[in-house]
Amino acid sequence: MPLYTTDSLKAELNEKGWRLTPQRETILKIFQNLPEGNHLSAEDLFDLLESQGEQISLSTIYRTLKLMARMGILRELELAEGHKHYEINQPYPYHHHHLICVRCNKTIEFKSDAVLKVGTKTSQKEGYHLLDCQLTIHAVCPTCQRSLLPL
Amino acid sequence: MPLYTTDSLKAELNEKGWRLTPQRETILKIFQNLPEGNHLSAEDLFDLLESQGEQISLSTIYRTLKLMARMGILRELELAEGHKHYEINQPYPYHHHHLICVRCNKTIEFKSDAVLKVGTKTSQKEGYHLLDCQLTIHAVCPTCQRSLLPL
DNA sequence: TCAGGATTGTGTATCCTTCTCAATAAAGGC
DNA sequence: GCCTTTATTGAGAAGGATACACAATCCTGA
Ligand SMILES: [Mn+2]
Ligand SMILES: [Mn+2]
Ligand SMILES: [Zn+2]
Ligand SMILES: [Zn+2]
Repeated sequence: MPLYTTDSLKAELNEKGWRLTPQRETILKIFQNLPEGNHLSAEDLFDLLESQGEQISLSTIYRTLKLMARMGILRELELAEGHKHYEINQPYPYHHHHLICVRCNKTIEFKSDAVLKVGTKTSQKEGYHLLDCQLTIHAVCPTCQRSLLPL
Repeated sequence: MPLYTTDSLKAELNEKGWRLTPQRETILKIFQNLPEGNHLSAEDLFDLLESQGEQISLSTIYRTLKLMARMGILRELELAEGHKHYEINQPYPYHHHHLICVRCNKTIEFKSDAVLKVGTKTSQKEGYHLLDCQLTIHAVCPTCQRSLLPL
């Protein structure tokens, strides 16, 4: 999971016969400059771009998010029901995991060298090329434990 | 993450003013008897029940899967694009994780006391009530690394 | 500069999941 | 057991995130 620059992104795309487009470059930059702890859905990204004057179609956004996740540049997260969230995939020691309340979706990030090591070794042992390794803890936060709401 | 019986399921449901129905009991038994390594989607479960002469509506299946996941009885897994898979949520030492090829969805299960410990301690430390803790490794399997297919 | 082919944008299609609501049937008190 | 309350079910319709089709665009390498 290297850190990507415009150049290294172009290089990796071209190597496979693909192309670096302004849209892809823009989207990469958005995620690179996103403060840690922020996670964007496709719509979030669309709105964020619009608010910055950039205009990228939803189709392209969906295609780019999936492409970059498949390349290991972005991580695809299941932080809420019904839609995915994305964040930049950072290497050690910035790599982190998520503790999620299944009721209110409050999310806490935490790091663990031990878990990253397990992920690295397991994929290595099986001959898999590692893209992303994420520990997801589903739980009920203190606030929601007290609430009497159903489910 | 205790092991559930019909009685303990009924007790936990009733405690919250909910009810044990034949449908819920049937679905729990399906997952309890599912061989390790098997994961069912909603449709899989619907078809499996039908093949056994049982008839439970898709609506009820979706509701029950979500309910049991929220209770910590089932684990909700993202093993493929577009739909979720479920399996029984087993405690130590049966608890396990998944290594998934993002190209062909081939899945390998593996165990890790270290990861389970991180999950337990992290949720404890934050005061969260733990439901499920799963390390998901996204990677490319040896076969798909060799293939020249796009993406 | 140019040709070839990957990529984009728009509109449309797909399909997993949730919703609505009348009918049914658990739970608990008697 | 019987009854009341109300959670749950089933059938169909609706919703909504994501994928698709295709003509127009524009990267890339020669
Ligand atoms: Mn994060
Ligand atoms: Mn499994
Ligand atoms: Zn919460
Ligand atoms: Zn594969």
